[in-house]
Amino acid sequence: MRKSLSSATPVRTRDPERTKGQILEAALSEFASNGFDGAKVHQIAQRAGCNARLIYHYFESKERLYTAALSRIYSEIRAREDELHLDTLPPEHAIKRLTETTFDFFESNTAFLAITRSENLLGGRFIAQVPEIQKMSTPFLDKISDVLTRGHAEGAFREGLDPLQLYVSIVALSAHHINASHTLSATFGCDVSGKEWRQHRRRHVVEMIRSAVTAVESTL
Amino acid sequence: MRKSLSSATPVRTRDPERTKGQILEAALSEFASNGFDGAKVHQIAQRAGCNARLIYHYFESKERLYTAALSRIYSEIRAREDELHLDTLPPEHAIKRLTETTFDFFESNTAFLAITRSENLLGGRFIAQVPEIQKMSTPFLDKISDVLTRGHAEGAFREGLDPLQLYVSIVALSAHHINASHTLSATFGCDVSGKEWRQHRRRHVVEMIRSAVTAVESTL
DNA sequence: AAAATAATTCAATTTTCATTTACTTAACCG
DNA sequence: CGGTTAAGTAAATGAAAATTGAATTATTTT
Repeated sequence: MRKSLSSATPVRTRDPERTKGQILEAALSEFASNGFDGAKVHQIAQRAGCNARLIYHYFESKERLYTAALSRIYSEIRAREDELHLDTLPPEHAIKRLTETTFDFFESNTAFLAITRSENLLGGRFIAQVPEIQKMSTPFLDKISDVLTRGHAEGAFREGLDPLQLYVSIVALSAHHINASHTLSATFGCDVSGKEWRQHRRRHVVEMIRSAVTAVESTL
Repeated sequence: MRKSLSSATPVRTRDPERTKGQILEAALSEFASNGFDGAKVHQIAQRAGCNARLIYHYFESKERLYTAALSRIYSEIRAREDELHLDTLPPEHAIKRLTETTFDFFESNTAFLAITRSENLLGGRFIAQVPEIQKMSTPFLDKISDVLTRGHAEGAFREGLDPLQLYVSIVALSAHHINASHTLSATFGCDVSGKEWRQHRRRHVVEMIRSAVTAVESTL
């Protein structure tokens, strides 16, 4: 019934690790550019340079592949947080550095925001299954909290700053123009993805965070 | 060949305007909750309480329906901007009001951010076709610019503030926790959609924008 | 009131796409 | 080496979903 596979078939050298890796890479960029529903399994296979069947061989389903991509992305951001070493810097520098590296991370790691967006569109269907997510938050927020406390002790920072609110703000200010680049560009008739615009924005964001934490002369 | 339609069929009262409206409403919420690829035409029809064929009758295709939904959403935000009347308020109040109403708008108009997110995921494929988009930006930015100029003239605001950067920041701070509610909640182990969290955030955002525009004692 | 128009329905048709079946063969293991 | 395992391939399957065909009838027009 089925045509015998002729010897003319181009043969792929066997290498499970490489194949798995290529699939994950391809999945990452496909899910990033098209979201979960928009991404096509065959397209991912093609980009990985392998047969679509292999995706099922190694990842079982589109959903699992997506979850794997999600995990990968969160490992990266976690690694970045570990490298920050906020505790070794004077408070003002620590906050500046946190802001700048966050801003730069989103700019260079385009997949993070894109996949995150897709996951939020899905209503967070898969995020809970990502092991990396569990152990992230608290230690990192504690580090920020330490910086804020130090800064206030020195009289440089204002009192009662909330580390979570502050960090969410840093992320928001650094991410929104990337997340919404197309609609923003269309709305304001400028190219917010352009190099100059982004440099301009970077300065604005850094200054904004600085002024949010800096103590003001007593306004009594 | 085809079975004659029996008289037992429940008959829908004919009313093109109502039907069109219901379809658009349904489309809005379907596209908002599932994005373009995730939304299903039959589901939209069902929610609109009509036959799926009517969607093609009135809107020609899924893509056109999506574009119509996009237009609708942008009309709303445009209308809101017109109602702000920033010019009648003292500068500090104007900025505060702009911040608060932006924040509140996103919270109550959940469809706007959701559809915007979908459109950005699609790489801005349709936004250019939306007529409402063309005439938005500049007049509104001019109004903000006026407020900033007035504020600086009074000595209340700092010099050289960029209206576009400021407005993008207001939007970013007001939108990010909604756009990314699921991943943020998972990451930080708290419910950023909860009422208290949002109220807390609102205060934080307002204060942040205030401190960004307020003039500081000369740091010479 | 007859004819024309267009709103509406049901059931195809067609497309797209995730997933599977059935097979082939390279690489490893004794 | 011979045999087993698992990596890989091509093509089919089947379900979901977009789109269309063709008939029906409410409403409007003349």
